[in-house]
Amino acid sequence: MIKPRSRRGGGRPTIADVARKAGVGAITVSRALREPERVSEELRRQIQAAVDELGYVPDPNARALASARAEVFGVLVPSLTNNVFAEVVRGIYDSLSDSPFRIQLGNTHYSGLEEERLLQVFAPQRPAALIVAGIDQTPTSRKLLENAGCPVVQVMETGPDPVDMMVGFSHLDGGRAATEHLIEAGYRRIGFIGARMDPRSQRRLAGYRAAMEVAGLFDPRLVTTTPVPSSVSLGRELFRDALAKVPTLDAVFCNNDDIALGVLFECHRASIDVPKTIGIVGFNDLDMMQVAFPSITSVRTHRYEIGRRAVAMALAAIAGNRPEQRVVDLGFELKRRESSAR
Amino acid sequence: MIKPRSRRGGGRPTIADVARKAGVGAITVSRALREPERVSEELRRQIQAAVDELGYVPDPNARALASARAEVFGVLVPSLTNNVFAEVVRGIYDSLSDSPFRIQLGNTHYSGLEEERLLQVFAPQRPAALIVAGIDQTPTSRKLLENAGCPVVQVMETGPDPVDMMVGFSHLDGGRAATEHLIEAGYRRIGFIGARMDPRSQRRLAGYRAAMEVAGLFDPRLVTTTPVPSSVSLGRELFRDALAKVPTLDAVFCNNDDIALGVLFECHRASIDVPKTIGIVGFNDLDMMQVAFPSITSVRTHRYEIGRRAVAMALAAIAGNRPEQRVVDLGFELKRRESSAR
DNA sequence: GGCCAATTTGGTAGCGCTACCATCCCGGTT
DNA sequence: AACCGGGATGGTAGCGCTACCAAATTGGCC
Repeated sequence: MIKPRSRRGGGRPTIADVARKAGVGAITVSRALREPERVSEELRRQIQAAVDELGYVPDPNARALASARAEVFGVLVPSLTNNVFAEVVRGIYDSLSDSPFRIQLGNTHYSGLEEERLLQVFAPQRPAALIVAGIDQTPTSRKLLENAGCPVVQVMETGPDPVDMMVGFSHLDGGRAATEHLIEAGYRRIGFIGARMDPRSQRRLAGYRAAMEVAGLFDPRLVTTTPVPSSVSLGRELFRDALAKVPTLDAVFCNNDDIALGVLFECHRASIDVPKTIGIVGFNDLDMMQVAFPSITSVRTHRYEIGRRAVAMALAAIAGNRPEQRVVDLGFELKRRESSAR
Repeated sequence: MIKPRSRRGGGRPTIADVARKAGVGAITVSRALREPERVSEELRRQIQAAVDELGYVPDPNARALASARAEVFGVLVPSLTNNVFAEVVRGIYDSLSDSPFRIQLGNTHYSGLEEERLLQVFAPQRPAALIVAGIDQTPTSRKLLENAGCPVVQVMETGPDPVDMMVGFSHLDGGRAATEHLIEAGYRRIGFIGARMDPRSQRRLAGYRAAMEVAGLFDPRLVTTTPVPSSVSLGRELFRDALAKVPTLDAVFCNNDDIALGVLFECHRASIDVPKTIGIVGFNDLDMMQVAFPSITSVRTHRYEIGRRAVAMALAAIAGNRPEQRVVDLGFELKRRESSAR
């Protein structure tokens, strides 16, 4: 006689228990749960009753193994604490909370190699979809994404050559718009201050440079950057460096809002008038930008919406109707405020 | 003749392929990967060679099914965008990045019911450990945690009755320390401004109240709270409300740093002198607090360290040596700065 | 030299679920 | 009345891995 295995801890009910109780075959229970329309009204009710009574919950691991596909979205972002990505992730979570899909979140720490490593960890799980930040994957990562056999959405940026789908906006255009705004406002010695300088920051810088060159105002000494991770305190330091380098500086376009806030605080501390003596423009438009005194002009980006849209596109692709528009540009919005109103 | 099934997409190599190539049994490969010390040096090398050559990666789903235990940490936090929890989560991710454990992150949106729901989704995965924020689980959630059959760490707070383990600090003491500091600095009409008012905020408020009562300064009209989610702009509004209610207000202890920043900006805008006319103390000590002008006094909390410690404790428990100290208080540190130096 | 314990290796039998195919039943045709 | 097609249901055979136990090998000791 074979004694029942009791390896499993709490002895949770299995699909066989439900089938027995409902007086049907196990496969019918499986179908009733996944494709209810293929099971008769009556059996469906019986099965549901058995499920409720036993408190049956399908084992996602067994499901994944048998169907060679896990109900998991793999999500890769460069940072968990950067508010920008936190918002994207929040959008993804909110969009997926009512679905059967779980989320596997990975933190690449802005490293292409780490991204590769994580992709190698994610792939064996056969995720239902992959969402990755940025468009600058290493060749290896790109190959992993192409061979993942599931919908892939690159988020935060748009570009010419999607692995599969894209949702984002043009950082170059954003940087250009911010700079043009400062030029129009009458500033001339406009600096660029940037920390971290990941690919997106690089493109904002390129937008800045393009605008400055068109206006005949570009001067390499106006650019102050560092690979060090961004923070408010770093913004303050970089601004002091920039000012020491170019005392005639009359405005700064900052890489992001943290840097901009650091600049603002340093101006307060040094009694520099904003926007008269120094104009400030940030990037991303965090909530605090409109509250700051003076309020800070910033390029509003639609992070939460990017997350939601990415999920919507992936879900559509999973359901078989791939969106006709594979690259979605959600744009940005320049919020003009006191800090750049000369 | 049985034709080979080809359900699986890319036909990734399985443990059987590795075993065949290395000329050993499948189970030996499994052991070589999980408990190398139990396999002879020679076979280990052969197996490793086969693994490398084939690019074999174990299927986590099959593994979880066979061993009735997934290499997953379930993590539940009330918010993904609140910097405080983002830091905890970052600590967790960093501590787990070199381990085989994956992370299943859930966002409870500060809702006990949502926490229950997520726990019900997590439990069937048989996670290796669970990390949950806070100590105020619903009875149902508590039961789910107790029956999870894995180490459980409650983080962010300490309390008398851990489900299993705890890492955090006393929000009540933090609130008290902040308030006592303001009293010592000479402030008398000290307000409390709080948004969201989750259980941790409630306890900070209790600490505030205790300190005020001891000093004979408590007045319910000094307390301004709202269940609305916290933000810098909300801080500004609440401060205006508080000031309208109590024009003689001479200091505020804020629920968190976002609120404190909103207060500071409103003071700038209304030309209220900080710290002469109004003293400000925040909570958490975000990076920007020391950069703000004037710099803002805040209660520094060790969020990142909480995440790391929680993982360390869970890992130890998984390895069989449960820490002797089940409740770890990481404390806090009052950072005295310009905003409260009368 | 023989015996026993410890160590190393392997075979078998599932873990809980679903893909694939077979079966059954029904009403509509010829 | 025999036949057929289509929808509902079920049986079988794994998915890739590991727990359990058995077998083989080694080494130490009397």
